[in-house]
Amino acid sequence: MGSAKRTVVTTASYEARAFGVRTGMNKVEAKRACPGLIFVTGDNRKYTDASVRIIGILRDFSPMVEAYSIDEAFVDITGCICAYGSPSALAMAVKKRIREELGSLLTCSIGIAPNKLIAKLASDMKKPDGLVVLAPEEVPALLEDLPVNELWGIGPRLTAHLAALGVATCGELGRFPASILRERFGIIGERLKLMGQGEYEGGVVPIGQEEEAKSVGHSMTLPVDASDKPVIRRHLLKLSEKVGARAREHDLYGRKVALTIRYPDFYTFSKQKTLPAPTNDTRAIYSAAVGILEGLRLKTAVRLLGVTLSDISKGSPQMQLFEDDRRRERLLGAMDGLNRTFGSSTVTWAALFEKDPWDDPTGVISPAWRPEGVKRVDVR
DNA sequence: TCTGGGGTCCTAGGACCC
DNA sequence: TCTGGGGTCCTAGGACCC
Repeated sequence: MGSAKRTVVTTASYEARAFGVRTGMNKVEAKRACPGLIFVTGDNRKYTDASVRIIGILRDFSPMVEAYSIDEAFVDITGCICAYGSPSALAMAVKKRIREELGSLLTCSIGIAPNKLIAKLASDMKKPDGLVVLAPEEVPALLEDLPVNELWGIGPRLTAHLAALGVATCGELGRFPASILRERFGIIGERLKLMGQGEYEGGVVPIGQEEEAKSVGHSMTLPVDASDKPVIRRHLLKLSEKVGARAREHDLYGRKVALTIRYPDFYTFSKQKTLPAPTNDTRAIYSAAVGILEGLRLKTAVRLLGVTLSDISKGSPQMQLFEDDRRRERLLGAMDGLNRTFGSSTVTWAALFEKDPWDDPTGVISPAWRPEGVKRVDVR
């Protein structure tokens, strides 16, 4: 779990899972499920390092490696099976390399199948340290009685809606009339039917060929609920600086700024604002966020704050017309350089100069995380 | 002793324009 | 003498993922 006071279970050991401990539980729930539970604070540096090493190993086997999350990758092995004789021989070789190089830290489970949807299913069928190979002709029998919620992309809501239509299994989903699915679920409906049949169109998107990020954001649950405007603004400046720094690092400019607020009752909403021109300037992001805040009448204290930059484009949007803008850009560039070299708060804004005693709990790793590029959120 | 944080995609409704 | 229709942009919210 995270280091902050307000945190959740990131993942649980198989022993703890046997007691019903689940990802996302708070400490109290987890302890109730398993009184003897031992909490361990995550070490994200360790996990990202291991992730990078494993992706490196995978890339020795195939250039077509998609880093899906910190602990999952898709590999298209279509072109490299021959060298190993069979898919399972290749998988064994991958597992051997990982065992040799990271065996003291972790093992891996591998699923081999005709597409990403079924491969994901296969990799979840046997854990830990599993290997499941599904040939195309085996897929229909597997899916026939499989509950729809076990498919990647069908969550609790879709499961409930499908149940209302009398659809519980993938087999039923695959036979259900497309017209009704289309009417009920829109464009997703057509894909749902195909998924029920085990068909999936998305291919492996190798590292380096991903689309540019569409948004860059940071949010934080405050250590203590805040209703004081200056306190809220200070948090917003901190978040704006994180967003701006990450956007500038990758030469991304955004034209929309969104402010997200969560109340103590967990009601969460966001408001966004379109800027006259794309930016990645901390102060422009901050003033937009504050502008939205000032237009709000807060009903209660605030539990969580978030700042997101979106409508992103790559590269400077226009020539800097004014000397002020050029100076500002050089200032930000210099600050970013110092912070990269000497650590993330070497140089900061005067408003943040009083450092919070409980500031900067170690972040939790997200699935959008990547070993390189803008989604490599700095975890210190 | 209450419930994290990073994303993507889709939809629906309203403003505005021709 | 009664109010079309298509397109774009913008915003908010929800579902999903790890």
